[in-house]
Amino acid sequence: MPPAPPQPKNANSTVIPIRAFGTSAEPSAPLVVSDPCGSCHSRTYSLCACLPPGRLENLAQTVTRTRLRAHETLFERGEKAEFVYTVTSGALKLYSLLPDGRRQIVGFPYPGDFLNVGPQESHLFSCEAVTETTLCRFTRSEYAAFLENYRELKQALVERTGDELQLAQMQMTVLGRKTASERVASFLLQLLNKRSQLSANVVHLPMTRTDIADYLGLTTETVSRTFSQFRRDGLINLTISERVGLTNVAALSQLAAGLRS
Amino acid sequence: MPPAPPQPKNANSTVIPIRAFGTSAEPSAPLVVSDPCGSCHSRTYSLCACLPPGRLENLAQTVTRTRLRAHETLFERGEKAEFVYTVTSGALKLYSLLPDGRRQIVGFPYPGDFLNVGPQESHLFSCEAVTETTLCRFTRSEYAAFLENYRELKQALVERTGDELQLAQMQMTVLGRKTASERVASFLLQLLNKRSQLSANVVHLPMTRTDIADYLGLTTETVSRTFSQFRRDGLINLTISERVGLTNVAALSQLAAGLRS
DNA sequence: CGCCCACTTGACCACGATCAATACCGGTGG
DNA sequence: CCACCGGTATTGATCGTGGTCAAGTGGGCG
Repeated sequence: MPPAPPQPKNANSTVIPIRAFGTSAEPSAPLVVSDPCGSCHSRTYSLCACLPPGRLENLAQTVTRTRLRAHETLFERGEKAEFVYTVTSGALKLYSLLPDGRRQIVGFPYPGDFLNVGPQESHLFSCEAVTETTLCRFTRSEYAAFLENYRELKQALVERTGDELQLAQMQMTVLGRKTASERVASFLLQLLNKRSQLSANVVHLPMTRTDIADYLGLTTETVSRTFSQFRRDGLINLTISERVGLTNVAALSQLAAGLRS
Repeated sequence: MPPAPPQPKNANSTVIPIRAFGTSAEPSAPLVVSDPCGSCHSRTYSLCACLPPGRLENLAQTVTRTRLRAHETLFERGEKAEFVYTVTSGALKLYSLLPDGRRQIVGFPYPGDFLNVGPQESHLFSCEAVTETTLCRFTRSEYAAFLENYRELKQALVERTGDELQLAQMQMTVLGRKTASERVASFLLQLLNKRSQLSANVVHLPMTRTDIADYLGLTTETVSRTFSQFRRDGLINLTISERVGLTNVAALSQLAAGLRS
């Protein structure tokens, strides 16, 4: 099988999905690592963090570490859900598509995040890589067995899923009730609170403006205009399009909270 | 302590919250029922459904069955979260408020639904009764102990929370990307798929138009107009404002799915 | 160097919000 | 019985935020 062709850069609906895993294509060969968990950068804040070192080794026996290049598809809506994943580096986007191409990104899984599926058989959302991304992959059945054997892991999963739920509910408030600038401010602060930020008050935006728009229920143009407005107002410092300095976090927080200004 | 005063009917931001539980007020006395679980109408589809009868009795020992009248508050954002609940009849609304009064309802917990809280100490959302509602109340610590002792209960909780998460993510798509009529159609179909419906294709709307609007990210006026439009188009049959007959479910489904018409 | 794409900016438009008036419904009391 | 009242729902007129359409800019990569 030839290596995967260079994937189209276009993030819109015309993208030809490139299967990363599955029955028919395997463009990214699994990485072979002798001690995957020992060298894992996100071990301390992923679900695995709850396991003592000895048990971590058992987990390591069933994991497949793997890599996606930017814009590669991890899975698509409707596909049978065979695996669960932990993100170890890079970033993904999880989204749904309406028949006419409208897209809603429901999350950007970052290192340490766990990609679960509900009890049902198939994926309700599609997922692709924003940037080059590495993941730990487990079969659902093997992972389920672990959950049965290691209570602390199951407990961690319960807590994390509950957290995710509340995050999603807070995002519902963003989407249902906030103005464009409040949404963008909320988004910037949300990124600021992630582990993987460059330095204090500087946020890295690996995703495109279209991705941000599809996450916030806006259009690219509105996102772009809002960034420009923030810059004019001295709230942010935007030199490259993928790096934002938050120069007035207090004002951004006020905006994000919905305190009219 | 005098009995609770008649609560204001107004569901807007000027409502004086009436504490149902907590340190300072107890307007609704706990109901004393000899065999609460045995007579529970939602037992078959609530979390408890996973427990065999014998273990159900253990659960029954720690439960406090209780009742809220319409518009009574169960808890408010920021309050310490002492309890978890299962709804057994009626309906609640779970919502967040922005400082200027904008409100987003993130869910209408119905009979069988479980009101959990994340790992953190206090509530992130407020919750009040839409109609007269009965609940089973457990202290968090007692419930946590149950979860440790009964694996099947913990497993059921994991699955249910995962389901809720996916539901919330689908609602993000509604809020971020759907038009007003698509939102209303989605909402009606969502209610149609609940257990507690009157008869085939007739949906009961216990909540006000304002509640529906705050759930869908719209205004009362837009919700009302959309209902009227649906009636003119022969999609629904609306005689009383709280009862809707869905006369063309197929067309509503198309609308809800986002197939432009 | 030049192409491609993402981003930015501008002009105009439309969907749903806002403001306002009226209809409706249940409850209460004369 | 009807008049009145408070709260909710409906309908109409107008407005504004953010979407749409279009043109221009700029960076990365072959």
